[in-house]
Amino acid sequence: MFASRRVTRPRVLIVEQLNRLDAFSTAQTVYTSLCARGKKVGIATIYRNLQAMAGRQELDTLHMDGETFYRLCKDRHHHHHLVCRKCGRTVEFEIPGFEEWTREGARSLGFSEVSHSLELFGVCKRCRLGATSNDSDASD
Amino acid sequence: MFASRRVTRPRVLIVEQLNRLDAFSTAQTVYTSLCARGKKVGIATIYRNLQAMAGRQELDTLHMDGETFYRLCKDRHHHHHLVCRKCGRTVEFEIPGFEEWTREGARSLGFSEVSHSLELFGVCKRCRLGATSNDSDASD
DNA sequence: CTTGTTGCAAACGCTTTGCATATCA
DNA sequence: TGATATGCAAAGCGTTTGCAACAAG
Repeated sequence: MFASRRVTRPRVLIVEQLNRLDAFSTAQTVYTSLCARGKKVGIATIYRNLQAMAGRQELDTLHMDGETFYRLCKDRHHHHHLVCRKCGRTVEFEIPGFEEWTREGARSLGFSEVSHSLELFGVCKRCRLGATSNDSDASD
Repeated sequence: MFASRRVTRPRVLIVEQLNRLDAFSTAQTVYTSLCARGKKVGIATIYRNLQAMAGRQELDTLHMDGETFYRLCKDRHHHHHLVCRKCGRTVEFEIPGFEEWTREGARSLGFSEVSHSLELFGVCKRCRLGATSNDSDASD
């Protein structure tokens, strides 16, 4: 699925919307915000594309409450996220040596093929000071 | 919901089954394994009770692929899990000072009310050497 | 033209809920 | 007995899929 990467209208819109949102967003959010701008794209198409892009490492993903959040990748190398619980705004960070540290510790406990998931959640300054929801977006 | 904590047959069975499984398990797994032992308990009851127990910190929870996994708490204080991807067997561990470290780092980035989620996944020795799925269980 | 994509609607899998019935204390 | 918990089946929610129509190259 999605082997050829054609440039279609829906794809352009999805990427553009991800850019506007600039925060971890669900497929539904992308869909809704596109609708709000009068751009019609089938929700299935959005799910399919977000999934495919994530598979190609073009998007970062995050799981919360059984929902998948996507965001355009900023950083190429392995990193973690500090995500605002209110608006989804995100800061990326890395912990040098963390990967090796976990692998090592796990191995000493008899585990192999180790992977890890680390996410930090909090409330960003802007949200703490007033704003309640996602901002971004503006012109067309 | 569940304010009184009555000792009912379903509850006894659920806790007993969690003990037998001794690995992170989903509501469905608990249900299925109870069925396998000929113990009939409604799936809704299982969901309700696991949820309530987790709310009372009697169970640890873990989220993966949009499913919630539960396991009897072994350790009272804050800790993380190293979970076997194949059988769900788990090792608990803690990282001294990790909590403070994350809070501090996040604060320096303008975030407050920081929480974190860290899980390690791997394949345990037993699974690597042959066994493919959950074992446990035996007599009645 | 040909093949990859889309959009719709129906299907899915996990979880939750409404409500009449059964049960603990 | 009376409040609480259970079980069933239906609903909910996010996500996926089948398939005919469509559009990019």
